[in-house]
This record gives sequence, C-alpha cells and structure tokens, in this order.
Amino acid sequence: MDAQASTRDRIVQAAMELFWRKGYGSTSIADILETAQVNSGSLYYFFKGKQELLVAVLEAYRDGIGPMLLEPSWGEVEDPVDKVFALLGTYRRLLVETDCFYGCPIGSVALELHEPDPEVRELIAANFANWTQAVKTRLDEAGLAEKTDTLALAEMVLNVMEGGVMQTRTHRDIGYFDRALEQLRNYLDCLKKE
Amino acid sequence: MDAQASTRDRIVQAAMELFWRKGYGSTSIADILETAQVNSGSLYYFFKGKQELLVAVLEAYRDGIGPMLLEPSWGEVEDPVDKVFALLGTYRRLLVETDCFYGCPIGSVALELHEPDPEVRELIAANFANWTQAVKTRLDEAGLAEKTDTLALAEMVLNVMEGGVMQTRTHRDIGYFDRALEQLRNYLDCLKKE
DNA sequence: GACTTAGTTGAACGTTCAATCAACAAGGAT
DNA sequence: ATCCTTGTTGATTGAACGTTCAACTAAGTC
Repeated sequence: MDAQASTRDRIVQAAMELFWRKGYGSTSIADILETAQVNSGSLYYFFKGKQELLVAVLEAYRDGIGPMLLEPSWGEVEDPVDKVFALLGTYRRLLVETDCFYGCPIGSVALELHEPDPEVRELIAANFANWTQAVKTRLDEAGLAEKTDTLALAEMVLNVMEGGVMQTRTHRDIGYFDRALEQLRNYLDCLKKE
Repeated sequence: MDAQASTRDRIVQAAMELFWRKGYGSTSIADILETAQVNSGSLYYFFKGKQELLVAVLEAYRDGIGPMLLEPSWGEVEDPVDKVFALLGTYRRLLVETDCFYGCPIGSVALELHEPDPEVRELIAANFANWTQAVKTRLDEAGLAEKTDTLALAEMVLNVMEGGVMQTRTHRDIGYFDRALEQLRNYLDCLKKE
C-alpha cells in the first residue's frame, strides 16, 4: 500500500469522488482542492484546467472497469447470465448504500454535459462500449437462441440499468430498479425458451 | 392565437426551451432574459429565483404531457402497442431533428440535479409517473398475458427510452435508439405469445 | 557551491452569475 | 385630483468561479 498517494493521484481521486457525488458542473475547483488537500497551483501544474481533469477521470474509469467493477462483481459467479445480474447487483448495492442518491458515474456525466468536447464525448462512449462489450461476451456464453443479437441485447441491459438508476434516484425508491431487473430477467427467460 | 403572449408566459417558454437545449445549470438567467426579451426585474417580479422558474417549467410539462405529447403522438394510431411505439417515435424524431443532441427534457434535468429540492424532485417524479401511467393504460388494452405486470412493463419502456436517448446522444448515432426499440418490440412479442 | 528541474504555494485577477432595488408607467378605484 | 395595484426597467451588487503567476522549496547533477 502507498503510505501516501502522489499529489496527482489524490487530485484525480478527489475529482472522481466529487464528480460522482455532486456532478461535474456543481463541483468547484475549490471543492476538489479541499478534498485532495492540495493548492490550486499544483492542480494547474498537472492539468490544463477542469476539463482536462474530467478527461483524466474518464480515462481512469475506462482503464479501471475490469479490475474495479467487472471482476469484483462476478468473481465467484459461474453462470454467464448470473454474472450479468451480479454486475447489475453492484449498481443496486451502490444505490442502497447511498439511500438512492448516487448511481452510475458515467451516465451521470453523459446526461449532464449537453455539448461536450469531442474528446470527452468519445471517452464517455468508450466507457459505455467497454461495459456493453463485456456484457455481450457473457451473453454469448449464455446459450440463447442462435439468431439473438447479443450486442443489441447488451445495449438493452445498459439502457435498463441506466433508466432504472434514474427512476430509482428520482423516486428515492429501490423498487424501480428491482422491477427493471425483474423485467430484464423475464426477457432473458423468453429468449432462452425460443 | 395570442398576438402577444404575456411576459410571464414568454419567460416560462424561454426557460423551457433553454433548459432542454443547454440544461438547467448551463442556462443563465441572462440567457433566459435575452431569449424572452424581458428585463431581469420582470423575471424576479414573477419568480423568486431560478429554481422557482424550474418548478414552473416542470409544472408546464406535467400539465402539457397529454395535449402536447401523448395526443399528437398517437392521434391517428389505433392499436395500443402501436400507440406506445408512436410515442417512442416522437422521441426518435426529436433526436433525428437535432442531430442526436437533444432528448427527453425531463430525463435531462433528472440526472443533472444531484441533490434537488424536494419540490423539484417530486415534480420530476410526477412527470415520470404520468408518462408511465399513460403507457400502462395502453398496455392494459393490448391483450398481453394475464399475469403481466403492466406497470412494471411501462416503467421498463421508460427505462429503455431514456437509456436509448442517452446512448444515442453520447454516440451521436440513432442506431442505438433503434436497436433499443427493436429489443423492446421483441420483448412485447414474447409477452403476447405466452 | 552553482545550476537545473520538478513540484508547491496562495494571493490576486477577470469574468460570470443570480439577485436586488429604486424609479417609473398605466389603469382603475375613491 | 389622488392613490393603490400591477407591472416594467436596467444599472448595480457581491459572491463564486476557473485560472494565472511570481515566488519558493527540495532534490538531483556536475
């Protein structure tokens, strides 16, 4: 363990946390500086500005999705479909632990930025694509009907997850997420029977 | 036709447009004043502040969902399931017309505000609930399997729509929305067969 | 010991923002 | 004629914001 993380890492860490909890726009540089226990000059030594910091955060998510999200989610699980629901279970736990306040950090930023920089937009897209690709691979192993478009189905899983997070957050009720998962399970059962 | 809308209406109208296009946070009062051709004093005569204006906008959406969104969407359509897809088609048209920039105005605000005022949160929830309820009523008419939970299914439709909008916006590709609708159609077909 | 480089400091800057307020206008009521 | 209500004006305020910069420290190099 690092007894003390580097200044740069502390800044990225703090930004990750705050962008997730408060959103990009509502997080001030001052917030980040305080959380990271760093002075403004240091931040601008490593990053050109707030947006470049967002880029670093999105890159960290992109590079960390495997070891930080996927592998912990389906570590002990065997069945491929169960792995998909284990992943969704991680988001569920996140919601429950935060009283239905905080959901998917990527989705949050994706909808907040209305006219994002191309670099930022492509990083968000890459994050979604990685997620979807990983789910598609599980679905390919699941032995669904031959003709099934597993990529479209994986995109559907992402849609339902993000939508479920959104409704759960606005209603402050995990039931919305649970019913979304139920419907998804039901759909996959349909596809298995065919 | 009103030859000249009231000042208050012009302000709400302008705020509606700008919150949709730029988001709540990125829309400044100055933006609204310019768009509505109104002076700041007039705005603060009618509204206590920016947030009370958001409340007025959300109330306008809530009260207008029938005549402005639902009825125009499924005016000529007969079949209940077709009506649902006609509604989703309206969102699709919106996306296409804006080069995949602008989606659902409510979803946009819902994910942007991380710790919204209770009044605002409840208005967003009411908007979602109205939408979902209208879809549920169509689904009830659709002759699905007896045991089908049509409310959960209607929530699923909303989830898929919002998720599809989100992915289409970030990839700037309507294909994501279209595949989402395809999956939804496929699921409903499954439910009909049972 | 002189010089270079990487990293840090925090006050200060210019801008943008939501919000305020004293003054004014027009119409109806008394 | 006077007053009250409703509505409008736009310059002004002060806080918050992202960003800059000249000065500084510590460690490494020759």
